[in-house]
Amino acid sequence: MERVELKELFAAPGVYGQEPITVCGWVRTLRSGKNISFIEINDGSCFKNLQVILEDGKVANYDEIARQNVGAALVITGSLQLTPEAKQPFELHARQIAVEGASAPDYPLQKKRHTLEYLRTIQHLRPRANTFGALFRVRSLAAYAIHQFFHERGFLYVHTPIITASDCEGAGEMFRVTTLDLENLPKDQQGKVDGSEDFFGKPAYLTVSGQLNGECMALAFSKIYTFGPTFRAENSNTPRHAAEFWMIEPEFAFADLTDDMALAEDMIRYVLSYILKHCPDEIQFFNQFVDNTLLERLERIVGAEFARITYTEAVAILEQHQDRFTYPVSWGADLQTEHERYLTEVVFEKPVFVTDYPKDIKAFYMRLNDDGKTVAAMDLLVPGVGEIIGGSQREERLEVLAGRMQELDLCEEDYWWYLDLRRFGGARHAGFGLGFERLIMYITGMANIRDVLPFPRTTGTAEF
RNA sequence: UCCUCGAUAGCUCAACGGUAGAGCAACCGGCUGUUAACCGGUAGGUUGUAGGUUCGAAUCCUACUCGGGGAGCCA
Repeated sequence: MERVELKELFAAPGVYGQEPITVCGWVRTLRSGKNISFIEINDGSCFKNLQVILEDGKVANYDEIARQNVGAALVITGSLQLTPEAKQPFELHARQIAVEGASAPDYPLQKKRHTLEYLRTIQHLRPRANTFGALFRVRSLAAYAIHQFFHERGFLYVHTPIITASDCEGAGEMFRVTTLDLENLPKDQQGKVDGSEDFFGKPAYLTVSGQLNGECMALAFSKIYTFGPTFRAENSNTPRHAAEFWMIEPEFAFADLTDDMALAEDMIRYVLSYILKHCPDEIQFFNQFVDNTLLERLERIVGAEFARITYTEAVAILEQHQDRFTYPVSWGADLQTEHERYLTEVVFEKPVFVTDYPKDIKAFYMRLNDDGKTVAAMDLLVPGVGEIIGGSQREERLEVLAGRMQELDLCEEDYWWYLDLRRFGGARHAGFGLGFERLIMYITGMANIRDVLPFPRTTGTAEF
């Protein structure tokens, strides 16, 4: 079918003249009268609706169309007419309308504002709501912008495995993957479940990070990134955690923590600029209905340096404001959410990298600093969302890495290939993990991760 | 998992120990170059579930379920 999408129409309404065109879409609202009716349709290609004019006598099935319910799918042929005086820049005068799929009076999306909580109960239909239309267009373009950013800089896009047999990645609870008969599990001599009978000959899990595999690839291609689904079986019940989410993990060789932060900052700024440029209607909408400081904030960030502060400096600042916190601040303890928020929302009022954390509160693979007490780690905190990136320079010195693993009681045999990387041409390298949903929350102002995933998986919920 | 708040018509809410209401949506009718259209009318409820207190419970108490917010864990 020769069809014009609304996006094309709004991009250049003047080019169609009086020639009949065909548009498709779903009814957003319908104002019907005896002789004339107004239908607004949306086809998902852009934020704006198209107003269709329907006059009795000019279309054969006037009564049938005027009776349609919100949500119906229509195919409309007519001619475009510019209406510079009116609320909408142009409208379509229908000559022919076919009902592709009728809706019903109990269509759950009414033409009024719904709460986000209610919309979560109709995830199969909420993509047709303004908010979610805007959101998933932004999400799609942000993903595209990320790929473009890395490709422009020569990073190789790598697909790391989703199933992993390493149960010691240490980033949280993992989902078990098995083909064993759960009603009749094979047991070993101690009476424990015999993993050697399982599909991979050992216990397997869904990945919590592609980093270790990413490091292997970075030490061959110099610059790589991954962008894929990630799974955490944590019983987290917050607006910022999902059991299944998407993560971007660049990893690059001959790079240190400073390079790592520069890359992260460039990337965030690139994506923000891209969205501001390509989704003005969407951002305008979020600014108006979700968070009216959004636009100003995004524009300011595109033009301003992110702040950088060491953990030790951060603790010193926070200690001066102890009275504002429920939890005490002290060197050696991890920063609480309230401390992080204070830093990024009150002290700096913009994104801030906190670096060089005490080694005891960070992962074993992070590079030990010369002070012997801290590691070359960085977290990027942003106002409203909190931690959006966690990264580090990796420990490339075999003896230091092995020493750290011993301290933490990690079994070297489980990491034999990871340690091999340090034996055969190991190089300085660094990387980070960006939570894609958290980035989308930051860009759109949406406050709950359940509203930036099309079909969110969280503790106790996987309905759609 | 812990703390806290909540659950009343399809949706958003009111009624706060004494006959469950409104706006929007729906349905019927009218009207209109309308634009969250408008005007008139109709219908719509075992007040989340199960117990308890009371002459009487949407309202007070207990448990459970679901949802919001906060904390922990993190991206």
